Amino acid sequence: MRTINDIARQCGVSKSTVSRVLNGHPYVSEQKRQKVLSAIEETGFTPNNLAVQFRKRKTSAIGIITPQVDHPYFASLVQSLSNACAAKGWKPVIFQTFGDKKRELDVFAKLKQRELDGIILTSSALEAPLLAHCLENGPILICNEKYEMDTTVCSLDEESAAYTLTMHMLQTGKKRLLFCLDQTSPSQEARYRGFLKALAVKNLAEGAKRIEAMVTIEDGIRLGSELFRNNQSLIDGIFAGSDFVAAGILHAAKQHQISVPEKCAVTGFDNHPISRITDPPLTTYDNEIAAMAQETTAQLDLQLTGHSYVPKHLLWKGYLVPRNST
Amino acid sequence: MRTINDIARQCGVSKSTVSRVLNGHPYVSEQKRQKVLSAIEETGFTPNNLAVQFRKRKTSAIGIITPQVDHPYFASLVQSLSNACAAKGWKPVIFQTFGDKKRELDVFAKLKQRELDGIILTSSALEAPLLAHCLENGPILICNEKYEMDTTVCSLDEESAAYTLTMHMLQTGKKRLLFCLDQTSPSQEARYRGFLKALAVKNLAEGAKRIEAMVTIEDGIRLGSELFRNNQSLIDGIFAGSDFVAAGILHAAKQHQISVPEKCAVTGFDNHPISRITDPPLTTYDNEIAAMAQETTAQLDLQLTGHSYVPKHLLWKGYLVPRNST
DNA sequence: ATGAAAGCGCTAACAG
DNA sequence: CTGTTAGCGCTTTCAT
Repeated sequence: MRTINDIARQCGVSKSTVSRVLNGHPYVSEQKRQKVLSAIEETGFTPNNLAVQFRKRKTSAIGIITPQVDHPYFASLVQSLSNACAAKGWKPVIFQTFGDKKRELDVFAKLKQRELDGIILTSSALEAPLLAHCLENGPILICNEKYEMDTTVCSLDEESAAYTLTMHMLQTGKKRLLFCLDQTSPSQEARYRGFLKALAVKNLAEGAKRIEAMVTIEDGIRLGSELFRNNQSLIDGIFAGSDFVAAGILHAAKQHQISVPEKCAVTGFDNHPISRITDPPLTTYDNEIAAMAQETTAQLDLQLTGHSYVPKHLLWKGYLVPRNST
Repeated sequence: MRTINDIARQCGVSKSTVSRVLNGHPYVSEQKRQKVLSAIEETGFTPNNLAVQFRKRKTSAIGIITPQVDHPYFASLVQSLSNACAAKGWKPVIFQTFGDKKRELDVFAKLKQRELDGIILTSSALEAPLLAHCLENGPILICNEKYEMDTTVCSLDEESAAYTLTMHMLQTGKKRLLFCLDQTSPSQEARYRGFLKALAVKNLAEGAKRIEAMVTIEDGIRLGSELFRNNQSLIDGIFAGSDFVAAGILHAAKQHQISVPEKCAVTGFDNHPISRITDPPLTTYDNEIAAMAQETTAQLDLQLTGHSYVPKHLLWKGYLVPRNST
């Protein structure tokens, strides 16, 4: 493999000079610069990035941690984040943890060792104190999940979103609502708080039911089948937590000839395209994921360039998308 | 930051010894090994990976190149591939190109510079000769797309899959079929060949129609609306190319009161969960993505460990999932 | 079994 | 403007 030395020799200059032109330094005579440039061109030389990174202690790589990529919400979030990073000239590197603590810690370790210049965490499997401790490894911002940490956290106002959706169902006269979470997490709990808050307004907080681990279409089908089996479910409204789960529920409803929304209303979350084509079309909630992703990288940029950075807790409000499932 | 020197000094040994225990070498006295180990433990020392990688010219990182992650098919493929890599003890690093040549070339450059030990390419934006040239950078295997290259390529037998699906439609008496591709690529063309082959058997190859750039639910809705607008479409069967596109078409069909499959049959591709809940449920094709992903990494392993490696062209056959849309 | 020494390829003072 | 020098943190001969 060709090195900086080779082309230095070839051009009759020192390797510092080559390094200088490589790094766009001033103070290199135009003549030598051209000579070096053409030698590089001619030989097809590429600097050894591993050496450069090692030397500079810097990679411009940003890690994006996500539970998994094959999940409609995280896929779109990760994509927005990647694009925002690329736009800043960083290299986004996606890491999937599958909820595994060790994998997550491995990524944080990379930050400590400067394999990564920063990390954007969309969701963590670690318990709060441990995560708080990891934050000391370097710039770790949180995008999506709402952790109470001493770092910048950008998240959706899930409480308000859930309140809005729930209130919307309640106003159509529904009284016995079921709330689905995918997994327990601060955001999901915030959502649940919003749900309860709406119920409380109508004095219905007593009857609140919740069910966890609902994430896929299949989960929705399963839940719906169980609920609607005897056509005498006590539930008359379901807060599904994701459009996919809601789509599964709607499917089960149709199979069991439960009319939606008359007999049972259903709301989704995320405003994924699937919500347009369910029968009936799904009432859902649209969040400004792209805006949140962009702001997260903007904040990371501030932190990386180091001027006067202070952690912020930012919240995004989305909007209700009313359709015919309510 | 702590280095290997620090703990060498602390233990009163040379840094070579520390390096040896770090790398699990033999020939280190049990006594010193323990001493070093406990010093590492105590100080929380982690070797600087950038330095290690630089020195060893090896990162154990495998790049996975994909057009984008927010796409049901690629998301699931990437996930399978990631898992398979992780199972081998490698670090899967996902790169999205968004069909951009430069981004793709950037990743190949990382291979040349040993930032990556290998690459798994799911789809390329480069023209064949250029891609062929890139293959010389190091181990680049192809998983999914069917390029005629001098490297291992694992792909689905799209031609046979399309033939099966098409034949299936034809056997129900359909005659005027429309074929949708997402983008032109060898695999997609192979699919189209299978489609034509089936038509030819029935002497219907003349009337074959194809349309490109169909990838999302929305694309499907748009296409369906156009086709069904006057309720007098000449098309009586649609080969949709993906379950999402098919779902959009089915939605449009219902809106325009076109009965499926009577008036127009529709087939999907991928057997994504969404295919279960469309109305009617979607006839689709299930491919063994996970198996293909696993074999790809197994082949990469062979190549990386270097014993007697020869490029192979492997093909996976899936199976028809007949449902009520045909 | 272990230490000394020689780099990996590159950058960054420092001294002209 | 440019070359010399001194490493970055680690691995790996090569002696011992």
